Amino acid sequence: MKVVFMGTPEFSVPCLERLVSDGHEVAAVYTQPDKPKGRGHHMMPPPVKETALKYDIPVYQPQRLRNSDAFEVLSEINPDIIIVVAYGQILPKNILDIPKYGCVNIHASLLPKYRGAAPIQWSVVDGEKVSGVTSMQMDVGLDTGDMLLKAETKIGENETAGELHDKLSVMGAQVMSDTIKALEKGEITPQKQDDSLSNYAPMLTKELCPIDWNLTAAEVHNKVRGLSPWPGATAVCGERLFKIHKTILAGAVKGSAGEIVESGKRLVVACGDGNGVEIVTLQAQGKKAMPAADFLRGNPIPAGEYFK
RNA sequence: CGCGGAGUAGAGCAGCUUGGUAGCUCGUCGGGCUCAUAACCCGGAGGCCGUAGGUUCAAAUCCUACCUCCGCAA
Repeated sequence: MKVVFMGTPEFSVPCLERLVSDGHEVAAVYTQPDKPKGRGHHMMPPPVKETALKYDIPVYQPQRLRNSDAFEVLSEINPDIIIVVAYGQILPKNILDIPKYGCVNIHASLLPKYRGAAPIQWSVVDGEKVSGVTSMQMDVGLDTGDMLLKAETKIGENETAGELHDKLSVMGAQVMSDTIKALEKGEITPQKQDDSLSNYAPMLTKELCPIDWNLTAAEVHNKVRGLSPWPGATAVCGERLFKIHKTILAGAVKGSAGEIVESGKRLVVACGDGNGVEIVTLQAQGKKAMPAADFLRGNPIPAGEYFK
């Protein structure tokens, strides 16, 4: 098949790789423009661009698909299908209508749940037990198109968004590959999404990062997992800001919300429901992430101190 | 040239302001105590103090350049 691929972050890369290894003709790749990123604000190409260049695939990076010559370019290419994986832009209707098989999106949730930009993270933050990948026939809405194929996976009790991301990224490539094959053979019956079951997973913001220790231990734990490795749940102790990377549930403890009830071999903090979380890995500003026990060796915190 | 922090023993840190013997907690090794232990006591090993220059009688410490890592911001 002649295909155009649209995607931007790391998550999209396995899909693009799979298109190539499946033998499809990838006629063009659309991705977000290079942006100043990282320390020093150097211009950094998105991961998908680097992958595309590796295979000598032409790369287009319009600021806005609308207002660009994308429609003309894509009409000229005349692909059989457009695959969209975490591209970061809404496709206008005139583009959606170009390919014979339409535009197919790979979304990292079990639709109709967790439509939007950060489905993986929100699934973990909400303490979901299962997640997955859904392919859909795109329409003009945001992740509202008819569903084609799904694949499910369990979310482990201590699994982080980063770990789930990597898993779903690989699964996504498989679902995409299967979807294309099935579409070619006309074996798929698109299935409408039940809007009443849907919810929205917006982009993460820094306002989400500070941990509210009045929440239950499970909620705190889920938040830490869901925001790991980025942007990272944060907590303040004394004057210092910490990123909390990894926790495990510690069961019932004696102490009020935010109180450090154990500080030695383990670092345990009380939460609002009388249960505690053990902080396994944390990171102080300017330092690398490290096991809590290592941190405490050089930075003793007496039990009874509070995280705010 | 976006702002800022940090490189010292296997790990985490102190020492730098005011140059002059390399320190702490933990781990590790050996020994002791104990019914026993991740507990306690005694002892040992382990360092090019990120790299390269400079100043100095003398540099972990002061100066310059570079490398690496990280936080903010995106």
